[in-house]
Amino acid sequence: MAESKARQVTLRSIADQLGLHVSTVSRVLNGRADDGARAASGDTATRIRRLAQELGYQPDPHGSGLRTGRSKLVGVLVPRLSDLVLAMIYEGIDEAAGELGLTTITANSRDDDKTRRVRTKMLLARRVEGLIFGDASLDSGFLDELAADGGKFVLVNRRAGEHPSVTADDLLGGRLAAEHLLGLGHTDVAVIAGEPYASTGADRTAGFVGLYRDRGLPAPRVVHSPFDTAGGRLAAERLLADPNRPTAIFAVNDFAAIGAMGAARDHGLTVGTDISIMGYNDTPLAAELPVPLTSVSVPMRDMGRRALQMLTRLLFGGEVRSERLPPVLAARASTARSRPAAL
Amino acid sequence: MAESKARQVTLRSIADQLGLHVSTVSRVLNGRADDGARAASGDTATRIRRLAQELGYQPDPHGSGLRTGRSKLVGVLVPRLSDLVLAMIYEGIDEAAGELGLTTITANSRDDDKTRRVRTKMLLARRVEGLIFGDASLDSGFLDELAADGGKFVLVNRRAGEHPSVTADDLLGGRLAAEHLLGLGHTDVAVIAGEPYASTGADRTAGFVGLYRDRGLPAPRVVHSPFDTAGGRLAAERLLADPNRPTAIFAVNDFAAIGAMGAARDHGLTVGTDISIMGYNDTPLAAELPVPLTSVSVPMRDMGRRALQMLTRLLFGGEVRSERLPPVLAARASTARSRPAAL
DNA sequence: CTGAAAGCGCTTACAG
DNA sequence: CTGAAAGCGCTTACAG
Repeated sequence: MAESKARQVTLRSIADQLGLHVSTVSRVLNGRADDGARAASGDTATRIRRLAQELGYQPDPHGSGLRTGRSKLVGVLVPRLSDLVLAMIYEGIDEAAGELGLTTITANSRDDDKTRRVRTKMLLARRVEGLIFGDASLDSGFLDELAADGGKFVLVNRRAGEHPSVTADDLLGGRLAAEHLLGLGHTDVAVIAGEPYASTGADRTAGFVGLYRDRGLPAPRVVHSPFDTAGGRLAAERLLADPNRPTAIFAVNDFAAIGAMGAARDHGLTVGTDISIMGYNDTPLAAELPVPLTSVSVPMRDMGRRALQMLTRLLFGGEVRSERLPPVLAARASTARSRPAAL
Repeated sequence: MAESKARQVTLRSIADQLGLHVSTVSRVLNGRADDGARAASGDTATRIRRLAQELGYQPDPHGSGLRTGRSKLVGVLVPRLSDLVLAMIYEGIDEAAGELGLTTITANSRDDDKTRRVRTKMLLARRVEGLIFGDASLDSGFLDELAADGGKFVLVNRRAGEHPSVTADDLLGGRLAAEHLLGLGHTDVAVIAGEPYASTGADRTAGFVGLYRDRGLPAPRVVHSPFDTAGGRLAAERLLADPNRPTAIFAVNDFAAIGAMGAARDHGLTVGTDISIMGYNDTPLAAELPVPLTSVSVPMRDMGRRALQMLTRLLFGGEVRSERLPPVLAARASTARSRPAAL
């Protein structure tokens, strides 16, 4: 781009200037700096490297890709990049990819199966070497097909079937949330559970509900919703309209929790006093909200990094085992004891 | 990936199966469906297209890219994708790119000049045909150099120098904000202005301050800060520590405004009653916050779309002129009349 | 230690 | 209407 076609620096242009053969130049430039001896005499190697550096030679990926069959491209499918959680995971993926000389291409599926298939096909047409899915659905039909076709991929954030994945331990995270609210004396609680097709929401909810059941307490109410603020607000409206409303709400996502905070306020309730609300993921916003939000912290960037590393192991024919990273509770002002002293 | 190398469908494999020459197959598959007549007999063309469809032929971009010199790749540099504003702009860019058969590659610069240069170099090494910068600095040294080297690019969200850009009219947006607060009777106001190197913050601030000056009012206080929640909170702390604190704060970014809301609460102030706070960009969160945030709405996705379209015009040698999209005020509960009746 | 050849998949004048 | 050739930039056995 910065160079017109005619001026592009190629192995040939370097070879010609040095009176060498392009294969020699290729060997030197591809060999690692230390074992250059294998490729050419020390002197020749030095001259080649110096000129390549001087001219700013960058190998044309079309040429090498065509020849080697390796694109050094990785495809990343997410529900939407404007979901902060996925954006942070993607940053982790891209960071780790860059360190390994890989480039990522991303696409949004909007959690729609048709879109997911079309976008995946586009990524494959680009000859990505492998894929990372951040939008897995518990109904894993598409992934099963892809795996059967020999597709190489790993999942991140959400698990599905037996496909290799890097997730947080959402079951544990749900239990941590339940322990926290129970510790504050909340026995009448509700869960804003997200979309039923996502393992994240399902597992967090199962962990949460499971602990209440284990303690012989009444089962928390569970209501589903989109993973965003508007969805959380609507779900909370339903819960708060009930005269017998819960004293605490666990939303499986910080943004849904923020929506729930808004609904609480509309009902004249002060969050952290009249009602406890907690979220999940501990996005950077949570700690900085006017009423700091209790949440469950998940290593999003690290999940992304690990997913990329797992994919490369898979591509090199190695064995991979799914990873579950531990979540950590982050208690803040939005949750407090169930019955204030004043009552 | 889904196919082992041996099984890859190529022009050759199609040609062989049909007893045709690969050039014939190429001509047919590249010609538009209607003028296939140019490429082969109707019958031949049909047989080729049918088989290609059946085998799921996807042209190898390494082959075509090498031959044509076109990668159909566009590079997008942003400060960080985990900034919702940039994520939404990027979604617009990617959407428009997909419609034109282009693929985007993105990278974070973190507003750091060194990183910006390194990442741009990587994108160029990937042979992107053009670049979109969402991280332009008012000190446009890097962009000037790139343009001098013949680099093809457009800017989005932030302008710099005379480089072609798609931005919102931030000067006007700043004036809209000032008119709104003035209309509510606020004469003692402050601006949380973001980073000084970004035209967005600078122009919004200039528009805002300009209107107050035009009306002969005392100049608003201006304090700089990062574009995130923590930055907004710190900046607001400084403003509110002053016993002579402003009655309204204009933050040039919604996330900074949310941070300011938190600081206000820490000072025992109720937002929308004791103090007015407004943001900018009207991110999806703004309307759903516990105290809905007054903001200035900017067509983020559309900016992205237009930037991509402008870039393609540039690449095809057309003339391009910078675009300024109009912002719209979105008034909500976080801003109210300066002196409540109660005082 | 270096060169020469082959070929990855594609497109595009050119010929017939 | 279709074929044949050339060549984009690269890598990799093979030869000497």
